[in-house]
Amino acid sequence: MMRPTVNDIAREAGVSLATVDRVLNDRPGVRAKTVQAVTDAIRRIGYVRDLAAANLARSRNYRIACLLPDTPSQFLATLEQALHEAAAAAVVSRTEVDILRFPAEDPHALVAILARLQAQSISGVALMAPETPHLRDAIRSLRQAGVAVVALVSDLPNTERDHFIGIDNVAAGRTAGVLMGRFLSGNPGQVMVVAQSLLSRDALERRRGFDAVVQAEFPQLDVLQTLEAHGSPELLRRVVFEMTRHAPRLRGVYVLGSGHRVLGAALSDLGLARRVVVIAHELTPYTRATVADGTIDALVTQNTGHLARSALRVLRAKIDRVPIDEGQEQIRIDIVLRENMPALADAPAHGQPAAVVEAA
Amino acid sequence: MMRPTVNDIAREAGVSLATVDRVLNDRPGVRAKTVQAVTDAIRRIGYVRDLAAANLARSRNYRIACLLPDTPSQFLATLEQALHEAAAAAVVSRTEVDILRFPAEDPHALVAILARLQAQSISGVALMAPETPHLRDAIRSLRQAGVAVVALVSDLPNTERDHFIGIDNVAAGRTAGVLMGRFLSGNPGQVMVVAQSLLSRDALERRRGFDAVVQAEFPQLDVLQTLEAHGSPELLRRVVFEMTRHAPRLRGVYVLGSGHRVLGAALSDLGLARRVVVIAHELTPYTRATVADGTIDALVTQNTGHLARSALRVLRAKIDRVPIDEGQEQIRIDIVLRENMPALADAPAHGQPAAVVEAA
DNA sequence: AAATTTTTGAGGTACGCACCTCAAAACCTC
DNA sequence: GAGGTTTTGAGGTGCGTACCTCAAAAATTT
Repeated sequence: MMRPTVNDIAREAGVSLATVDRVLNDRPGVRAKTVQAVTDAIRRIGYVRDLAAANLARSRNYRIACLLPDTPSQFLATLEQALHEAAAAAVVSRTEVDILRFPAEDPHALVAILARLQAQSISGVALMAPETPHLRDAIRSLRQAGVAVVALVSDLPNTERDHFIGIDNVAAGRTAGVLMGRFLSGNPGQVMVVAQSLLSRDALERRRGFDAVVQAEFPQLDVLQTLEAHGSPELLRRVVFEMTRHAPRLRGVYVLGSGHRVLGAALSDLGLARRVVVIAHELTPYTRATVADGTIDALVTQNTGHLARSALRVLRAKIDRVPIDEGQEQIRIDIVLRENMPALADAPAHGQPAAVVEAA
Repeated sequence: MMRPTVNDIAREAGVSLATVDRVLNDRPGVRAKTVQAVTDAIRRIGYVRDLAAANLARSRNYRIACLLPDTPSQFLATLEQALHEAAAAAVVSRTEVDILRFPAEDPHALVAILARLQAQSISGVALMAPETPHLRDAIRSLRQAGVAVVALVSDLPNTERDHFIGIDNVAAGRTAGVLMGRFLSGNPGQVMVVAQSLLSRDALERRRGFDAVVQAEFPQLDVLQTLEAHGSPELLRRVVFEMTRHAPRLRGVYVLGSGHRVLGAALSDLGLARRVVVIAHELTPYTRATVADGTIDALVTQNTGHLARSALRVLRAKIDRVPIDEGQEQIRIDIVLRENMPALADAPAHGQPAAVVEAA
């Protein structure tokens, strides 16, 4: 009935508490035979260490840093907001979270930040950044120093990170492609593709998935060259107008990122709003409103709340060297239509906390 | 830097530890004025109770029961499996979970089980059951005895439950309706609707949402009367054949439940497989395979892993009288296509646990 | 002002674990 | 078997909280 404790192990194994402790915490000076006796006893009585008590005794604190690029983007803003909320909830489990933006255009800045974090005794880092050789080295160094590192949203496939938290962007692009094809169901036409920039791997992968599906399953569709806005609304407006002139049978628009006010305005001005199928990514205040009013037909998203909580949970698991629950940490590729758009969960009140808040 | 403790409260408020303790744990014998002084101090120094230490001191254990009907259904089997996995993970936080099936056709059996649970000192119950007056009374009694109760999957809107964990089935039906309409994009035709039974509120609500959307947005579609299988595969096959004869322009099939082998076979035999749009609910081994092979075009689902974990988390929060994270507990209406179908997370190995498993 | 009641303080024990010290025991080596 | 080395045991302290007791202090009543 009662959960077995370290004392039960000692009794069962016929050794002292000190020896059990040495085994449990990997301290030296125990004969292999004795270690075996203890681990056997642990298995026999089904001992499960109480991490809460262990952390209490250790008075362990988790220090975690989350690093996002300082690119202006509604998705990043939403993600940062979600991280802040997850961080607030994590205070409760002795976890202190710093959320930092680093200059996206300066690869050395990020490396410098990582070095600084390593100097301070940080225990885990969640990171969204493009992979570079410098970064790869910095992360290897961090991990050798015992810091857990997870890649967030953008994977670092050639880097020894502990885990990747995000979706398969090729699959996300495929999903967008199927939606586009099916919503246009068989009718021929042209599809415009819009992005901030094709330099990011995520956008490239989505485009790749989208093209693959359209080519294989909806060959009657003509997917046009990607328009890049490069952060300039005027440029975006101009290229959209330009391309529309050359695409008389434009029937769909695929937005590789989270969309833009200007794009919606341009479509309106061209008399195309709600007449072409628009598919975009990410649920942000803007896309939320735009799905609600019917300008965007479908969103392919990843839940930012889930991303944020998962990042913190996985980091803690890695720091504690505990297995993670794969099912819980798998980020799903969500399809959001007007009909299944999740209600906006009201943000937890900042400022005055309740008289007594509980912590786990 | 360090988190404030009860001792800090005592110092800050200028009272003894015993008084702080009395205030924190609602023990009597403290003047209102003193209570105020203590709560002020708590707020000033930003004290947050360490629930881990508190539970340790209390040596509190959570006993939770999950009750599902014994109806044979792949969805229920999947949900039960998810509950077992969540239960295994919860051992770690001193939570013991019993998962029971109750006879669905006998309303008294469930009430009897609840009474028995109440007699044993259970601290929370998650329940999936149709609402009846007897059940309503049983739940009121449970809650008055201090037991937390959440409704799972099926809400009990007229019962004083602590929380509902599941989706809005009308919205799920609307989502299915929009997918059907858009996948058929404007072309007229007939849509067949199939269910196990229309007695369940969930099926009714889905049908209602489906009809509302189709009527409003896709009036060219003719949604036929619901076919009920009543658990009999032969009956299902017969009515499907029958209705197909009277529906020469059948273009879609909406399955209110999680689908059935027999339905797929019938469609194949009629030469309709992959020629009509099939939309169903719930991700089960069967629907998963059927989406993969293209027989089902889209699923509208709720993630069973999320349901299970959410149920346990919410119950613990209610037992501890701690606020819940609405964002985390909101169950989303997932749309699953072949392209975004989540990989099957391999079930955690049962049997031999690792030598030392950690607990939080 | 005395008697009574209420409120407060001081102190202890326990929860399950980590981490420390010191001495005793067991194991080697020659 | 004396010397050394390695392994083990006994015991303690602390983490932050809950819960208990008993006496002292303050407030209230008479």
